[in-house]
Amino acid sequence: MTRTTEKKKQLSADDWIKAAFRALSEGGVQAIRAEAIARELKTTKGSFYWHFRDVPALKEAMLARWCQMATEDIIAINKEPHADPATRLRELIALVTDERSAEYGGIRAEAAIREWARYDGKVAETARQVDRRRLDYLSSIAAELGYGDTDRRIVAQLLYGGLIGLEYLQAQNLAGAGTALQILGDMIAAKGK
Amino acid sequence: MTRTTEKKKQLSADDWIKAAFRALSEGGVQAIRAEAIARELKTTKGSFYWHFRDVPALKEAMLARWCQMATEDIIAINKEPHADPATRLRELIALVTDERSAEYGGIRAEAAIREWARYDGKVAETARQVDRRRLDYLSSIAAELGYGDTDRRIVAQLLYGGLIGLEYLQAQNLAGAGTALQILGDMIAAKGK
DNA sequence: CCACTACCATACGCCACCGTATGTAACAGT
DNA sequence: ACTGTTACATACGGTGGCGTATGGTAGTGG
Repeated sequence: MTRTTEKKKQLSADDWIKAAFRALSEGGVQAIRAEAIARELKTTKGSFYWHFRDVPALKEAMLARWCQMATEDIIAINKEPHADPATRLRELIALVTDERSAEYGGIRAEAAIREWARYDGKVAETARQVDRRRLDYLSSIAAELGYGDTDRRIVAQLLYGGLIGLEYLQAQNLAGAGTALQILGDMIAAKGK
Repeated sequence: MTRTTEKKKQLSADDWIKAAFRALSEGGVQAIRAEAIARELKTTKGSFYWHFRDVPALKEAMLARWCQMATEDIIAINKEPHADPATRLRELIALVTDERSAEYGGIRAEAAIREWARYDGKVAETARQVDRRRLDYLSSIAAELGYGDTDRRIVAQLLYGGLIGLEYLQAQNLAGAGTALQILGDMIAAKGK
């Protein structure tokens, strides 16, 4: 069962998308290149241009896939509404932080997409949708914690912004994994009256 | 006094570095290209390869320049130690947030450098130094506010991480300019016993 | 007036990547 | 066995950026 030698001969568009997310995570947007990914998949451009019209089409597919995953995350959280809003908060943080979607690059892909969004309006728009959903959900939790209409948006911004920044500090080995964010969550939950 | 037509005919390495920071801010690391910046400066590659050995040399110079500016920021803050630690905190936040160094791309350049650091170990090392200095300074303020040895590092991480994340949210028009961070600062200053 | 240097322009070869055109092996259905 | 489709492989022309080589010009010292 030597998967490296045998494996499967046929590739799917999904295989390309996954490989492209790996490239994105490791080398940023500029690493999404047809021939480079083809080498990684031990195939040629012929396969790529069979599954995709061109490179922008691959990027579109990646964006759609990421947006879909991010949306499903929120839906999954909403399907299991625990009574305790603090528990929900911790679950959401864990969900965004964990390596569940490592197949698509995990956290590093998130950071790369945020970077990508800075230079591509279409990507920025998609990221805005995802970010807005997450902020809205965090805001609803803040409301359950007793925050007012104006404060709960600030709380959501602090939590989500803190998550983003602390992920960077964690990647730089300048912060421990999630401890600071947990403390922020505790502060927010405690002050929530 | 039409500066666009007359201006000065001779370019310096500094002009190239400034233009490169502009390109970095607008297009990311991949936008740091000799010929593209030459077009922006209305000159040719000949000028570039006179002032720099190659493109990596330009990037090195940019990195050194940024590191130097960031270090001077901290030194300037330390030179004028106001009695009130909360005032110092607000000044530091304002200093990192404001457009003082807009000549070198300002905040957008900071974000681009953090992105750049993800794919270049040398850049990551320099960014780590800068981030560590800023975290240390924030940590010292937290100590003055009455936080213990363990908590003050967490406080610094929350403030700096929050700054990074909220800058992104602000760029996406998902957060107001600095209000959330001010509230976080107030929370931290209040809880500091 | 001349030589010399600093600074820039132009032209060139190189390479990586893009997208297309075309070949080709495997397999399916009839 | 013949044909068609699927899923690639290969070869090609085109573009854009890199770095070099070389030519040109403007200013300066002698």
